[in-house]
Amino acid sequence: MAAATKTISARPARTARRFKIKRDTVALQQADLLLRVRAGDGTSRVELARTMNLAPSTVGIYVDHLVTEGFLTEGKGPTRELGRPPTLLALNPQGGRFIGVDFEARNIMAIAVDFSQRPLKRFHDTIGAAEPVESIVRKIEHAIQTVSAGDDRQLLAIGVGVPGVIDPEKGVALSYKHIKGWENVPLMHRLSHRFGVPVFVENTVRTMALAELWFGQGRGLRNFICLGMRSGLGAGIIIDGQIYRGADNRAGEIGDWPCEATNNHGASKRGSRPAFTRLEDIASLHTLRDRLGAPGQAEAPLEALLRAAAEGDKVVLGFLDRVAHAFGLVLNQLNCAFNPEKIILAGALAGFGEHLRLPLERNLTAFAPPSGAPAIVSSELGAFNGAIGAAALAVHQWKPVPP
Amino acid sequence: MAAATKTISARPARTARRFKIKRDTVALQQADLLLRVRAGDGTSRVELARTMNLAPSTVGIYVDHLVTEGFLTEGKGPTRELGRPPTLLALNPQGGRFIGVDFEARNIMAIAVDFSQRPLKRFHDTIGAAEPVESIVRKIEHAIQTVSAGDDRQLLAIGVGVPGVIDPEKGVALSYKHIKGWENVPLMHRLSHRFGVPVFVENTVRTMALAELWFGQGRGLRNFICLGMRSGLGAGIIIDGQIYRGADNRAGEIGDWPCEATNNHGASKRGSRPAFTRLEDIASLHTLRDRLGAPGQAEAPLEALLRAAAEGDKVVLGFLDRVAHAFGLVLNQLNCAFNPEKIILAGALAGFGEHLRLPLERNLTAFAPPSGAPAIVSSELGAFNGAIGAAALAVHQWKPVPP
DNA sequence: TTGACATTTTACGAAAGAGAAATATATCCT
DNA sequence: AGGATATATTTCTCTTTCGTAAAATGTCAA
Repeated sequence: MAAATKTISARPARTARRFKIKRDTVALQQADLLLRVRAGDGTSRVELARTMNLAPSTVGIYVDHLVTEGFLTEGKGPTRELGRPPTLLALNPQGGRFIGVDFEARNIMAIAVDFSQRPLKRFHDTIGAAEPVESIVRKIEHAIQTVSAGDDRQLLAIGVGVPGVIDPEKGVALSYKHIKGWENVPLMHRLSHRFGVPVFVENTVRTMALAELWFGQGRGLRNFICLGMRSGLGAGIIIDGQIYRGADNRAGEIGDWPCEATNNHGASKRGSRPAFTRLEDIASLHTLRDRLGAPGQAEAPLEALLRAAAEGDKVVLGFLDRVAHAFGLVLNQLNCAFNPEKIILAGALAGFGEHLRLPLERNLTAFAPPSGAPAIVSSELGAFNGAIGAAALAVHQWKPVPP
Repeated sequence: MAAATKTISARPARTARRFKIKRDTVALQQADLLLRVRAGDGTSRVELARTMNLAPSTVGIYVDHLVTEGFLTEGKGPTRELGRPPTLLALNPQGGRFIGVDFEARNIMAIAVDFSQRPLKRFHDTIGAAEPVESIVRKIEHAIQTVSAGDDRQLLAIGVGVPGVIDPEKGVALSYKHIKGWENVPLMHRLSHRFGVPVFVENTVRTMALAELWFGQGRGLRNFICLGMRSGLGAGIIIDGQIYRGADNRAGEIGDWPCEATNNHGASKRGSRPAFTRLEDIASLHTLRDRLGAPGQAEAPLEALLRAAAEGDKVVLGFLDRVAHAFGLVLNQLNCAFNPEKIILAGALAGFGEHLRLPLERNLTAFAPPSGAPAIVSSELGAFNGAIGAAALAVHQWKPVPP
């Protein structure tokens, strides 16, 4: 019977999609384990087993593997308590390197960190007022190259903090109004081909929030808001320890936040709507510069503005007061919605320190409901905030290869 | 020596906390499996294996177990495609029952549903204007008893939608200003002892959001906001398919949302802060009733208000217009923060239907940023919305016992 | 110094679940 | 009708991970 067509029929029908479960799970578990070692100081196998809901023996196997792979080291634990002291696990700085890049309209920051996320090398570059997209991308590549040079530890991943709206899945920068022609830039694809490692893209304000979550004022918190105030204005929202992006990756785009204008004299009648102002037109570096200098003039550097505030300059202080007033209301509104544990001020404007934070805090409590208002603090991470967060993003997205 | 004290020393030292991982995991997986069967119409073993990242053989074991336990039934799948048709899995209505209760200042709603969440019995009761706490709790118990009677299917869990601030972990109602003396009511403890099943407590607006997520306008969405407009005002926030509660369980308490008042003539000068109104003082049923009747008078029933709106009553329409104006701004602000896919109107005020939704939509788009505004829709679940959500809460928190 | 104790880590038999192949059951195409 | 094809489910084997017990390793008290 037509044996040729049968071909022994040894080729079995295959289910359309294959199932590869365990390897992926193990890699995820080990990545999670490493993150927990990063989070806690002085973690032992048993402690990890408890928090990760795994059997101690299983954690032992994982840890042994990660130690032989060079990602973890076993610190001789000088702990003094009852019972056998735990062998403390620590990240091996030699396990590899990560790079974080962060940029906005006029500046690029890059940082390289070792496996324990200690900084190795920093780099700063500026962007011209009307620089083309390709030139900016080249500067990003150059910044990565620069902080990467002169270290033989393996590069594991790169994180990029991008201004404007992005698609984190595809790693594409979708739009940003302060850079001309900045649309659909396939950063992930381009950089991962250039450097041969995984590249993760995120909005720059959200990377700043990540930096605060891991190294700054947000350590140990589950829900907080990080306000990024630079050229533009945005909020990085951390919910349950995770970045919140919204339905359309536009969550936290509070630059468009409508504030009712203060000069709407009795315009509450039906039909005639009161005018309103966008929050970004009140509270951004752009606005301050517009107020200070004649248009087209050379921009006042940030340091000059900070000095002016310290010296009591009327224009600058008036600006800060207006910002504090508008923002005080907005923060209360955000509080009603999110009920965050804390609000963190970051970005260049946060450089004003108490000149900004104190009036903000006054307005925050003045408008607050009976249930109170969250604490408001200034970031202490400095200008590389976003780059540090971008590196942290790379650290947290990266997974060790399965055995 | 002293052999008596040794007691053979056969009692080995035990690790302080025992590790019971697998049984718990299996119960969680099976609960998750049931939820996925609830979510999707016509689910097969393979489909579940794919979406749950499990091997088909594993899912087979789980499903077999759930079938023998009486929670699932295997529908003969009349599907017409290529390949062997899947055996469709369906929830077994006989698997048990859940009860949801929901109340606010003046009303109690209760509903019993079968295992497939089809309604079995409803009950409505009213609460007097100054009823004591104990009496209200008794009415809750009575409502549960009433919808529970006359059915021999096993009662599996009870969900309770509570107004005001609650502690979902401990199942305690913390505070609610519209019921006198409503503070620290241990609802979970009391009801679970009374009825002998697990009891889950949640804010009533959030249970309304849950109802929308599972049965209403929020089906299939990951991020949306459900506005509950009844005696008070609140927002149920769904993030990534989960209830979001905030740091302090106060997320979505938008009754306190500060709206800048419309009559602040040029009060933008430093020092003199403009007055502002709480959103709840503009847009709640209380406010409308205050506007309509003289205080102390008998309250206008909701039906009369709805009829008045349909007949073009000036006071009611003016109220709705003011609500729409204030809320249009607030919704845009919420949109900037959350970037939800949709906004759902629920609660008694949603009964105004297009009389409320249309002006709201107009204001929403009028104030919207260039990136647009989310869709706004009215709930279609009716007055038992919150109770349905409370039952859904019970369904989703409940876990089958491990084998 | 010695032994009780508490806790962490390791060892190992047992169970759960993955993975691949076999089987079942449909359609479609000669 | 009969086989090729496609997909779902089941079977079976083998890996992974659990869970218990044992070993290790420190402190504390007599």
